[in-house]
Amino acid sequence: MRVSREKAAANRERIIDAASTLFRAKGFGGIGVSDIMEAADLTHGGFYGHFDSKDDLVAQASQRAMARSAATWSRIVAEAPDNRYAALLEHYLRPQHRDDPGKGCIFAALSADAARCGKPVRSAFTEGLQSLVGILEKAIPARSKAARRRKALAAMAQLVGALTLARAVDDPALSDELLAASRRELLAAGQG
Amino acid sequence: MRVSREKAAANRERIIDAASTLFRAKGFGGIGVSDIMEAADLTHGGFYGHFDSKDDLVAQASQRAMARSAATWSRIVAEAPDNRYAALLEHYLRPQHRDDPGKGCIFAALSADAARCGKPVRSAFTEGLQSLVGILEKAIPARSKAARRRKALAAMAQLVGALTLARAVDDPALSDELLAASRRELLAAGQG
DNA sequence: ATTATCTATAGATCTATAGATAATGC
DNA sequence: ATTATCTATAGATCTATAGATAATGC
Repeated sequence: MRVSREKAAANRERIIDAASTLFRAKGFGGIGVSDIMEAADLTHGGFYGHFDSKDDLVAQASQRAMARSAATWSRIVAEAPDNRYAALLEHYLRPQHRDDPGKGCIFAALSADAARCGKPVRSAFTEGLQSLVGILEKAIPARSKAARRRKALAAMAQLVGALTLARAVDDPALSDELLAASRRELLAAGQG
Repeated sequence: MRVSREKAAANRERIIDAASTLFRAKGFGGIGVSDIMEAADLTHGGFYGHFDSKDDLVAQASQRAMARSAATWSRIVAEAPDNRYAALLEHYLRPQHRDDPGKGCIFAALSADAARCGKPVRSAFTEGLQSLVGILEKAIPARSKAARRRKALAAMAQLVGALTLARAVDDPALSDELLAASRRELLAAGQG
């Protein structure tokens, strides 16, 4: 049953959105094309009319997840003009973020997977990281431009590592402790 | 062709070692039982005499990778008695570590995969993280015991995040920059 | 007539098992 | 006789494609 060109474009968007969530929740290899199409209320075979391959979708869904994160981070700093850095840290290191990876930061969920992917995916991760670090750079207090850049890169690494480890461990107390420790240490570094 | 009991035990060790390397390099789902057995110079079918399932091997290979890391960290702090924290940071954030994930830290390579695994694997990750953080706690300078614990957890997160991101990005300059920024910020925090 | 989607399936791969084989160790 | 390993394969799953179907848009 054919649909209109507009409807087809909307279907394509739904596939990318579903993939972007399912990949973050289950890993690039942990979810199949047919699962993604089912989540988008389409049948498996229609997939290849929209994308060249699963890898093609992996790259596009990754880009979308990163663009969404950048938009969220921009909104957060705009809403807390004299508290930008702390607002970003609080947002990122919330237990709710840890507990819902499908809607969360793709770097915490899929960086290790991305390292094993081809050029299109890794280029998307490079671009996406640069833009999040750029937002952090503007928000972070520091003496010089070089120090700001350095602190932003280090903070980004710590945010991603804390969330990743907090998700891997089985012990809720340790998991909370990981988030709280990074929150406090990052805030202290941002004031020094 | 049957082998002696001793030889069979050695074969089992070889399977665990091969798996521990291949999983870190390719992901838990990125490598099959037959690849692992081939790397251990055995045939595919023999696997199930040694392990209940692939998941069973995942848990055991993870434990081994963590035990190896803990041993390496202990050696490093023992060899640099008045420079323990800096020695650990330098060791972890080397480009060579980034470029050889199969021999490196399992938390940087497989934490996101582990978060999607069952209880045995997640328990192994919890135990393994506690023991690495314990080594960091003893090495890190801080005013109180609570501060030492907090700084150790935050440092662990930052180490893992920096290595993970440095592996995901495509741009060698950005990758080096990530490692250098975390090295410098962690050292500064350890002195304050 | 064009084309977005669906049905059906090919071909590859992966976990796990059953039964055969052959060397060890009582 | 026991048992570690091997051969062969069942059964499931996954990516990708070929051809059919049916609604849109010239």
